[in-house]
Amino acid sequence: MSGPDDAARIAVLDAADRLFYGKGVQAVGMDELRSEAGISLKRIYALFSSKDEILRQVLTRRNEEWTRRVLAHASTATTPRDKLLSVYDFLEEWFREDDFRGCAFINSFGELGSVDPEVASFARHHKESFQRYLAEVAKTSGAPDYLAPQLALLAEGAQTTAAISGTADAAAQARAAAATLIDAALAATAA
Amino acid sequence: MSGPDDAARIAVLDAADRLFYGKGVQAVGMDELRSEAGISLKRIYALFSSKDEILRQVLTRRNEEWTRRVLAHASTATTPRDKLLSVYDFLEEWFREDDFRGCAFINSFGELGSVDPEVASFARHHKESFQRYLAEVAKTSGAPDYLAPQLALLAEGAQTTAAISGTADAAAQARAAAATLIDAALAATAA
DNA sequence: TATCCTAGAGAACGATAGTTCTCAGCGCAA
DNA sequence: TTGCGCTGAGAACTATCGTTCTCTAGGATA
Repeated sequence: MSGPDDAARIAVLDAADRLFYGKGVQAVGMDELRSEAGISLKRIYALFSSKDEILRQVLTRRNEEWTRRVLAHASTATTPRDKLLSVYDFLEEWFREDDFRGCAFINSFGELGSVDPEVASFARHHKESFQRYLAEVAKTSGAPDYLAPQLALLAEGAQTTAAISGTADAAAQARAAAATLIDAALAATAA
Repeated sequence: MSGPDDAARIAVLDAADRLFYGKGVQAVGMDELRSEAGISLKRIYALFSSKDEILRQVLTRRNEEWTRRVLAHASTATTPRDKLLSVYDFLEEWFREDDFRGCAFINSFGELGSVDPEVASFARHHKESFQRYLAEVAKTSGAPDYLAPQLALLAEGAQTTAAISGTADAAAQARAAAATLIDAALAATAA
């Protein structure tokens, strides 16, 4: 099941994720990726057809990891309201990490979205799946349909704001705003 | 005051703005810029010291234009509340433009922010000046200080969401959320 | 008219990218 | 021991980039 190929594949993807996320895709050369991964170029090209293919797999993994962390935080909450708010707790934790540099999908979209339709598609699917998740949880809370997109906007805004400002403040601001919006939406439904 | 140099400078900056915004900075070569502007490379390099310098001036103009449009929409509103909401009307108008591709500063930050500190600085200043503007207007409305950053998050989120989804829906969603947050904040103050 | 200055078109240059190729060295089978 | 096949390091190749240089032509001036 797992051989030396898998270990090498993972080493390349780990290194590519670090470098692409940290410096931008185009700013990282294959030689640098080779050094960081400790895998020869020949072997890298035996495992992946191109740099673009590596990027695709990196983005796929990022999406899975992101979803995993969102769900992990949600699992500690009991009410739908707390599940929704736990998203912003996850954001706060993420923003405080040393290597935080914004959302990889937004960054990739800004860098390559207009030139590589596949990157644009990855970003779209990532954001859509997050919106679907919020819509599901919001539905169980009994809130009207308009709530989930509003909460998504706060999360998106917090990510770009945290990245550009270099601070984690946006997470708490987004959380407070989300609480207000959730309560207003639930009150509107109850009425 | 204005000579052939100014006309050429403006032609280069107009072309660079279109191309950089539409395709990304690194995806546009100087030859392509030369063709689009109709100005020879020699003349371009007589007017600008480098491609980076052109990008700096493009971003400076974008910031001014953005501010101008925000203020223009605000001037049609009478109450502070409507002035705040007019931001999202501006966003809706912007999102519907054919060449809309998200916020140029967010895109540039994603592409070059980690490699070119000056680009990161431009993005930071652009976002800060917008936040200051929101804070000023919010203050005249009597709302607590926490309102303006919340409204900024909605605007930021709307921009990235509209860019990635390719629709203008986010503007109206952000506007509705902003109205809820404003009213909640004003009610909290009145109480 | 002869000369000089300017300016444009695009070739040239040096750097760097992604990708492929060469070649030397190692392990293993017979 | 001998030969074979795989692997890794990195040179080579091709393309493209930002920037500079060359060369030509045209217009103004004396």
